[in-house]
Amino acid sequence: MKSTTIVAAGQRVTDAGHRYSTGRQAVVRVLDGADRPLTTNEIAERGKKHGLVLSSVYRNLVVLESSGVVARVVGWDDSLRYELAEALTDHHHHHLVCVECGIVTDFEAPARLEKAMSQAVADVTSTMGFQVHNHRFDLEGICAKCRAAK
Amino acid sequence: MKSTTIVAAGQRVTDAGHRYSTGRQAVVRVLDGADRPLTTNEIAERGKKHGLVLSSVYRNLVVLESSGVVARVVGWDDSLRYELAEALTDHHHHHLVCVECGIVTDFEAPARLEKAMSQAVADVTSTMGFQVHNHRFDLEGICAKCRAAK
DNA sequence: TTTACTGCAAAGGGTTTGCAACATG
DNA sequence: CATGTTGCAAACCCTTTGCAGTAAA
Repeated sequence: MKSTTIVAAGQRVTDAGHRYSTGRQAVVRVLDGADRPLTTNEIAERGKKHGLVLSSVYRNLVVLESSGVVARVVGWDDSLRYELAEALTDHHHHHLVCVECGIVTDFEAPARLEKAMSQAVADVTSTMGFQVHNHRFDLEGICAKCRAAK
Repeated sequence: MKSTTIVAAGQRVTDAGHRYSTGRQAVVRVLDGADRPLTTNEIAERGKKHGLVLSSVYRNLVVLESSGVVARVVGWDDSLRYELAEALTDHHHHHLVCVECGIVTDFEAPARLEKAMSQAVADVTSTMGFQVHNHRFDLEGICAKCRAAK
């Protein structure tokens, strides 16, 4: 667990005019300690020892997202997943989405591909009037565990 | 509306061992007549004149998806969206996802980018034991309409 | 001390399901 | 005709919200 992350996150939250309560710190800690995006349930479960409750997880994620501390990750099923914002982790990555169990894991794309994607983003912005905030290059398929389970 | 699409879809449904009922045809017609992925509500709404009901839309989408006729499109909010499978339309494309209103629209990526993405897919398959079914290169941002509304 | 935040429980909204009637192959 | 499919309504589950008590600045 990187304490620098906890502090940097707090800076963003207070800058946005919110309090950096123990509950919010707990959410950040849980996400910082995870190696993949977590569902709201997983966050509440792992933060239970710090007194985290599901409804507060939901409310805190709203604040943390608008403060640029966490990012929503879209998976396959309809349950929401979150991870620390890349601005905090300095670790640009993409996702492998299992269409069987819904789990989302990380992977990095080659620099050459990132460059090509950036170019495409610029094109879309200029030709379609769509203001791009983020690109996602995600791969849908079957994870190793689900393949083995068949 | 391309009648060939309706027929080809029916072939896949019957090949998968299901009946090509009027309700399923209606779903295919609705999606074929749309220029973007539709939510379950939108499908039911547009198919109402053909006697489509929401619960049947849900049930039929399950069958149509497993038959390879429709594809689930993951947006921003939690409502599910569907479009005709690319195998039927011969039109590979990607999506612009508005994080404001949730609407999803289509765009095509340059061939050069598609090639780079295919390469990355091959790498992941061989190195991470993840069996890729589909890649998505989606752009999240604010659509022209939502920008204007501010 | 002021006011944002939390926990609890109840409400909300989209999705799924049981059952009897119906339509398809 | 045998059985897959539909409509309706109730059940479900995830997410949001009201309120009174608590903790942060």
